Amino acid sequence: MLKAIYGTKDVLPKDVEKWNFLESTIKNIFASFNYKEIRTPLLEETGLFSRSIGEETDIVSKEMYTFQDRSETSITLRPEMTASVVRAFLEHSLSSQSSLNKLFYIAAMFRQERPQAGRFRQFHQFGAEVLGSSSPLLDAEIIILAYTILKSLGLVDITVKINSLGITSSRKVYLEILKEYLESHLNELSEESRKRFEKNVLRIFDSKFENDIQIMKDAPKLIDHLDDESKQEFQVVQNILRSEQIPFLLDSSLVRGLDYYSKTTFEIVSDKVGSQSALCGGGRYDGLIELLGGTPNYGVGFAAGIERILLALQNEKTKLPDNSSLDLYVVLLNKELLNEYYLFATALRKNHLKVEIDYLSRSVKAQMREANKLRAKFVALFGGEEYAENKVVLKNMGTSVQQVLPLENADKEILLSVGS
RNA sequence: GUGAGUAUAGCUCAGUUGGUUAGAGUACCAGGUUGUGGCCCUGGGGGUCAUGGGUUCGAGCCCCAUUACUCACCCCA
Repeated sequence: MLKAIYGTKDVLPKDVEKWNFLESTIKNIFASFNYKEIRTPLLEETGLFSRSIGEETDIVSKEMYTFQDRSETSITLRPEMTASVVRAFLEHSLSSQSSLNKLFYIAAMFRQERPQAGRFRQFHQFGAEVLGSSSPLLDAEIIILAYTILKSLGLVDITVKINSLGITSSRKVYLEILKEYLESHLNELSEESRKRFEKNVLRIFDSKFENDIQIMKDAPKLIDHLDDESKQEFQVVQNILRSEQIPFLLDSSLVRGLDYYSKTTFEIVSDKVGSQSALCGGGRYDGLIELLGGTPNYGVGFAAGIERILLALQNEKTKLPDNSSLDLYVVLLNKELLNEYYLFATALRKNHLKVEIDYLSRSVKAQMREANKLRAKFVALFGGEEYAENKVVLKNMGTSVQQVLPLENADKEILLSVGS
């Protein structure tokens, strides 16, 4: 049997409704914060991602869908959106049209990882990128925005974790201090942590080995080595979050995996999605625009995983709105009146009623059962005795009350009844 | 890339120490007196028991391989 590609999923009609609810909620909230939607191609030149995300990161070194097109250009299906948005920002000189650009997206991403709960090879993210300001107000706004959206989608049990990585130069100094400390404990560290020592020292803070945790307890903390500017701005962010009554935890082990982050980083987690607890992650990336060849400028943003949010909602047993009902089901009593039947229903559809009819020549009972299954508010019984008198029967499926209407103004009567 | 687990109807799953024509629930279809839903009742269709080999008189069940999927590690949304 033909199957969807490993790690990709069909979204069937009953689930599309949930996606639509999510997407419209997300768009409404972005609109209220005055963010503008941006859409970029799924495909980019591979170099865009290797330069921005970082050659050494897992995403670039082992997770990208990369191939050569016919002109032997190396093409990659986007594994994340920030690089593409910044590329579009530079390509179209958006900064010269407006000194601040607040952008959002809802889009598919691709990473060639082993799928598991809350992780897919094609997955969907919504997110925001604000380009053009270093104001910590925006760091806070991004967090508030992400939190507000998740809450509005119905999530209850979520936690905001924040950290500051400082500016690149102060972080470099700190990393040397940390390495110096760890070198004296290198033999006691787990093998995994020793690998991290080479690749990404900060990750050792995430280690699950008891011995590592003990060692890291006494390690110098990034937060104590922040440059003054980062320190002060981080306070501003925290103050705003407090006055907005957004609960958060300081988490010094929060090191966003991509190379381009600086200063504020944050994550929103849920323990309802299996081991992949991050629903949302983001932060500031002030060096990225310059890195991609633009004149130096500021950026801050976040990305959230739609599949993970749906999973969390499902596991929190949140009921999503269900609009799958039907205004009217038209039952055909006399099969010889098929043409008239079809025209009758079509006329009602032109009045923007949600109308369904029988296409399968089924018995009246079967049609009624179908109407019930589709949760039709009303059923019109077309044909039969009433038709001979130019009339049609309208039944209210909630109250079971029936009335007989003249055909010539049946559409108006039905509109009145269904509308009420 | 590493590790563990699972595979029987569209879906969720039973299937005894290996023993006749492989079951249930649900979904689907049809009926339960003329042209009326929900609840209920009756009946029906639907399975190469993932695939290929092996052991055996006999395999859904035991063994091996393959494939697919799931979960976890790494990392991330």
